Amino acid sequence: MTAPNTLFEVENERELPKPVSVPATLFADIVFDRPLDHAYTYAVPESLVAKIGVGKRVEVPFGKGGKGTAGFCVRVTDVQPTSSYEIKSVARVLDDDAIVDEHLMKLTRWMADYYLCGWGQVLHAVVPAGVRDNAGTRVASFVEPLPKEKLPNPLPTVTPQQKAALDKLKKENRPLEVLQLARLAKCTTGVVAGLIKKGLVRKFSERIETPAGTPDTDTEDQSTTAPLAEIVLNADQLRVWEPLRNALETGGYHPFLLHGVTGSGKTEVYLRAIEEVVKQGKEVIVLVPEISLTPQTISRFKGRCGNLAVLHSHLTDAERGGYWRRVATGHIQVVVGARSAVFAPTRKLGLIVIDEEHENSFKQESTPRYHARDVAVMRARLEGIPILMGSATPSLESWANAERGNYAVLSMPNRVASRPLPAVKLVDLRHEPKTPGKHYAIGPTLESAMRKTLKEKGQIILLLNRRGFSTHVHCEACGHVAQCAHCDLAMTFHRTKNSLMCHYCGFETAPFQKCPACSQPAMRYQGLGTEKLQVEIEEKFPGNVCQRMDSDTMSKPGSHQRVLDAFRDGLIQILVGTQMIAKGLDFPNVTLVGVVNADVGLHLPDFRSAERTFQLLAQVAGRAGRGEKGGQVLVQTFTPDHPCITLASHHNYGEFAKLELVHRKQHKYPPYERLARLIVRSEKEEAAATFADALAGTFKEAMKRATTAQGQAPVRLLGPAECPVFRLNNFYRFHFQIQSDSSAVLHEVLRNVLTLAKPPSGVEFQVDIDPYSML
DNA sequence: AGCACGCCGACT
DNA sequence: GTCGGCGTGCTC
Repeated sequence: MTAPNTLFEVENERELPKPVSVPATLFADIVFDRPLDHAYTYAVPESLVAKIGVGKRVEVPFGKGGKGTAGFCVRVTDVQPTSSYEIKSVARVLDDDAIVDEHLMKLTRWMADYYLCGWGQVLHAVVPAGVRDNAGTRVASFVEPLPKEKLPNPLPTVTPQQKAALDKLKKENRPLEVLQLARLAKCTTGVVAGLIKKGLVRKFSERIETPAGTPDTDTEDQSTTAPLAEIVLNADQLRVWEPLRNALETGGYHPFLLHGVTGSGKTEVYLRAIEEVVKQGKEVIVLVPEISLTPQTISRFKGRCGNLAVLHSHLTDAERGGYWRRVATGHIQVVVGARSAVFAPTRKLGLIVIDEEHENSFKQESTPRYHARDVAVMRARLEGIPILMGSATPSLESWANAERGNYAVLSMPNRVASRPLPAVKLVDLRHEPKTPGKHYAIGPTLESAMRKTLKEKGQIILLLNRRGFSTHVHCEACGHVAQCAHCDLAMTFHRTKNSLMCHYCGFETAPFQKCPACSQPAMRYQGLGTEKLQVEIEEKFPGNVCQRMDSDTMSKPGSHQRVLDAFRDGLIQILVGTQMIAKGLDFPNVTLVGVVNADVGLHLPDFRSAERTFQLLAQVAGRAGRGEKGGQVLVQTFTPDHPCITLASHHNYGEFAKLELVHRKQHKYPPYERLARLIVRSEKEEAAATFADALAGTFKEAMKRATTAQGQAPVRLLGPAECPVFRLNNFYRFHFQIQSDSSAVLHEVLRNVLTLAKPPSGVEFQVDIDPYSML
């Protein structure tokens, strides 16, 4: 009899759309960590009216099964939603206090709109896991003595042990944990339980922090560092300090681009600004690239700026949660950290500082694909505060913003103590004499400069932006190239690990003696990485200590510090490394910087490759000549006439920016036009290709529907095309580039595409606004 | 994203 | 004739 019954119910439902029948006076809008574009309204039951609130997490029934799902409350209203659907009720409120305040609410909302993902996804990414699951805290049971008037009458009799415990508790004159009291009174918890039962003490529960959730907050006393007055600003620093101080005094949104050459003392300017803001009783967020979070940098902040939180990548969830709570409760004045520190839950934010503003690591490469610099600028706008972005080689985006008058430029063209920028000499590798039968990475010119430096007791930094030993492994018999099993990429041989590695997906395999394709023992290991360079140096400069610094040797916490300390102490003469050594290092005894191959990365299929090369060269050159001994830079290159190399050798940022901007304008690339990238990927090549082709049609439709603009700013669509790395992690990938000079139009078109296109199963697509990686 | 509902192939 | 494939569409 099930069939007629089912039929009847279905009929019934169709005729009578379910009325809203939840007797509620309060409603809450909830967003989830899912790619959904709107919030869902729930009724707040009477019992939760006092607990609900914007910025708290809740558990609600969601989806077909009505499964309990965690979400963020983003709005509370007493207006009954005018809808025909059934309204479910909030099951639980998960937080006692809002974990996201009004400012962060607005900021994350903007991010969801701008980066085209769910608000709930943004909130999920912004709040650290340790905060969500209350890591580093626990609920503890406390007992406290009751005041006389609350004691039972007549007083119950107590056992001697109970009497002792009660006396102990009274003596402490503060709530004690049940276990604590038992330990102090040398009794069991049963004794305490007896006291509770007899009504002589009050028991209550409270969430407290465990030691794991109590990170250091570096309350170093101020006397350890030089008092403010002793640090005298030079002329450049004073000049930029003036407008900065004005802005800090008056408050309000003031974006500054601090363009100071390497060694011009930008950090001192940051510190001044930070001190000023802390003095006003406000807080500061300092964003630095992950790799710059060195103890060297950190120690400069310590003692100068109140309670400091350093958010580095090796923190546990509990420590991260501890910092979040401390920031939120106003116990920390300065937060230093990478990308995600831009979301620090400060109470009265007074300033945001971004060091190395041009760094690509500020861009997050997973949803939400935000750029911390851009988010920071938006946060500064929303909160009406100054923001200070510093770099020796500003991003062209920021430079263009400065030229348009959106940012005020603060310029520091000179190094401190009138030290000159180091002389940069280009070594043309095409004309460099070769050692017969040998492939040396270090040519005669660089080699003799290194010998001279070592003789004069100077130290050397060598940059090679490639990890591993051999970057290319192929068979001489049949030409087979060792490729990653999951990507279209050549494997790099790592000698220390004795394995072949894919630098993109992490795939690792044993090196082979015989060619896997033709079985001939003819595998050739070619191409230069930092490991091989280190071997060459040890061979050429015996008796000197050469240390390699790249992500292979620096993975353990503290390894960074150890190497840099040893380098400072002169225990290491030659430091070899990837871009990791290019930034921020300040060693006065480094008199020679060598760039082994400036052309690495210059010819990548990416419109930013010239900018990146210029930045890297300019930054690494800045490591030389920071002391009284001066310094020089040698740059080995096959393309000494390429403008980005020539201009970097002349420390000429202005000219480079001018030239590159012309190029960007011609090709309609950022910062002149807005760029988005859409990636279609599938493990089935055919499926990806088919859907990518179909998407081209969807785009046309989406553009037709876009109505935003005054006179319709054009949107250009490039693609579909195979991504430069076609197969990555077993996914075949196609991409589109979408350009427009109107961000609004670009966004509307993409939003339309997102609603119109539904990828078949096994195919997914991702939208990347303002992409940084084009591979 | 998950998850349920729904309509077509190889098994008890 | 049923179990289960994953295509489709919705979630307050």
